[in-house]
Amino acid sequence: MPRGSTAGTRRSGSPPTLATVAQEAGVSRQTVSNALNSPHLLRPETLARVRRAVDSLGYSPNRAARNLRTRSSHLIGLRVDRVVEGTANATMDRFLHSLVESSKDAGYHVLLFSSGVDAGDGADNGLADDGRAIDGYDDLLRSTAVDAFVITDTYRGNPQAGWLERRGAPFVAFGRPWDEPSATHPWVDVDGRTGVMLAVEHLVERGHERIAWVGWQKTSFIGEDRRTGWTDAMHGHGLATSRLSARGDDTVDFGRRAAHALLEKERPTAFVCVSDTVAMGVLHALADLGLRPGQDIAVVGFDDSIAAQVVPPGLTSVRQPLEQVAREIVHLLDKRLSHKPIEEPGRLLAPTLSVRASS
Amino acid sequence: MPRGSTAGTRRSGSPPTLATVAQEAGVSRQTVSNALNSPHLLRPETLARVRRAVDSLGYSPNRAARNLRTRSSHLIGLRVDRVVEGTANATMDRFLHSLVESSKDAGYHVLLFSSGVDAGDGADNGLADDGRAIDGYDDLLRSTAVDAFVITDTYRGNPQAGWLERRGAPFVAFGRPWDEPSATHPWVDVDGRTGVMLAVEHLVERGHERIAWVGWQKTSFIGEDRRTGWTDAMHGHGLATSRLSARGDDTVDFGRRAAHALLEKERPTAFVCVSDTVAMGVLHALADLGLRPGQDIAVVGFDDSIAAQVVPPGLTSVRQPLEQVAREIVHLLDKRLSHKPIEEPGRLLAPTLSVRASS
DNA sequence: TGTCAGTATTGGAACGATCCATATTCAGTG
DNA sequence: CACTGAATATGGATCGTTCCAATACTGACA
Repeated sequence: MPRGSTAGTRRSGSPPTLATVAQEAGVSRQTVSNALNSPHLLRPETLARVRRAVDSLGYSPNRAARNLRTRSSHLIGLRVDRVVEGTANATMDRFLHSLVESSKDAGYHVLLFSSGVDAGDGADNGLADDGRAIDGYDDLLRSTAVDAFVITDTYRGNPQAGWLERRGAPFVAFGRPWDEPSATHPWVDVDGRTGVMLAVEHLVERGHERIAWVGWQKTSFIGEDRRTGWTDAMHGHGLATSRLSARGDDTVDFGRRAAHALLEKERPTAFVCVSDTVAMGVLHALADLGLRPGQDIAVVGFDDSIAAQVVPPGLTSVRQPLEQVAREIVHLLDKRLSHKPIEEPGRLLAPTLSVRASS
Repeated sequence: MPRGSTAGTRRSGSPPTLATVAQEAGVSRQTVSNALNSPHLLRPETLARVRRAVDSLGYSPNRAARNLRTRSSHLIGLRVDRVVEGTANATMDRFLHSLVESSKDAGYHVLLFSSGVDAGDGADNGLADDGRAIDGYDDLLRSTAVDAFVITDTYRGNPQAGWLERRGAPFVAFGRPWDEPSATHPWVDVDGRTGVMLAVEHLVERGHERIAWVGWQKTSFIGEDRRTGWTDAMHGHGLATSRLSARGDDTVDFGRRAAHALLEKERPTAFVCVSDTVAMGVLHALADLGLRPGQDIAVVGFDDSIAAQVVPPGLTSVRQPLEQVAREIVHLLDKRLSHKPIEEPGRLLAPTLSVRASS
């Protein structure tokens, strides 16, 4: 394609500005701005002329200038916390990618940050967890570096949510405000209870009756929510749950010990687990005992992590619709930022079951 | 702490600006700016007064204004490409987090973006891979939204690298310029060959002699590099390699088929794999045959993915020093952006071996 | 032809920081 | 005490965009 003659004032090396384009198209600065932001204001002929100039010069509006003037950055902040290794929770990768994708479609970019504590500063500096919880958020807000936040770790009792809400900062949470029913901020979450019910139904269909639960401690809202999926589905089929439940940490080791204990005393034929991490622990126990997952004992996990996908013989797992979660989050964020009314503050999405050879 | 009296001009609601702070401290705008950017220019007493005002007002410089004036955003762009599921490659999570950490220490933030193609637009629109390769980069550069890029997927023949280099855009690559030895851009990479040698040494120490290689196709530079680690270490110990090697895709299924074929014909006692994904395939094959990993047959993977950490009984794997990689990348980026000389354009880092029960 | 309402276009001011050149203060010296 | 050069502090201009209010254009109608 032919390159238009560049305007005389343009110093090569520095990118074209509105003024450059205006000169090229023979219109004023403001008209070029309108062509980009409110094209309906221009006569079609003028619009075409400006667009041609924009294309031929390869013009893109300077972000910083636009941000300064409009007092918005079109950036969404997301804090990535320390990666916990040895845990099968690989939701982050998938969620992050979906969030970036959805954000792009809505004209936003995702800015990552971490808590303000220096990486090298490993020593405990006496800061309570609460003190760290809002680390990083404040600074980004004050410097107007981001327009809004997405917060993901609402499970520990969400101090950020409360803090951000009080501060009037726009944000959407991935996760319900479990411990604060009065919270009014928008959120998106996955219905873990329903997910576990899917798992139990699936196992019942395969003829299982003694289905054990391996979950998290009672203090975990998410853990208890998922657990009700197990109890409700079991009772719905007239199956007993007593003595078939174990609770502990989200570690492989806990899953293994719990499975050993349950297998020895209660002889379940299937395990439904609160997470893939715990489920991997159950698989460890089966390996210890020479039992074949899927043939001798069925196992179902939660998260559909990569580990679930690749572990022999394949771990059946509840899959969160993270792509949809991301889309909903951006949707809510967009509404919040454009001051449109948000009819329902919370959206609860249904997970699916990825069936593999372990069940 | 006592809140200083806010300056009269400040409209409550909008954050404080340089002018607000200046008025509060009784100095000029420029002096406040200097207090933040060149404190050595101020008399200690003045500096203290300004700092007090900054603190009491909770002032943070407006990013957009600073970016506009300094023509830099202090943002580092990283493209996150489509997540390939069913692959154990979970390096991204760890690397991303490390990159965010290191960037913060150097005063940068990480901006994520994706290729320009709309998420919904799944249909093949006839664009060649090359056309997509620079998608997104151009726009961010032209709008001066980021100062530099980190590129990570140099293995497909790196069209971005060449393009960015020609465009004069600052970037650092995670990965060597395999197919373009003339490239002069800075890069950081992990010495895969050495990693695999570690694995072989470890197995030889345990008494193994028939150690098989399950790798990628010959066209993969990374795959071949890692493979030389196997051949070199084997030959160094006077061990034969012929007929003990298989090559294929980075899939669980390939690993499984390769292991079956090798076990049937060549009776290796150990497998060294080019990736954890392939290694998981080998574990599948062992499960098929009722062989116990670590006891009957040893297996070593590459990447130290989460799957390797949680799969029973634990998969020994070569671990890339991603934290160090991130630190080096940011270090090089920082040099590049501050126009300091870069003595060596490439840094090759040594991996370690995470030993688990599979070997 | 003149008026008018509506549409299309424009120039100046503003966003909040840093760059630059200049003005002021300070300490040391003849 | 005046002079000097270094150390500090300042005001105006500027980055590139959008907001705002005002102007120039258009065609319809009396």
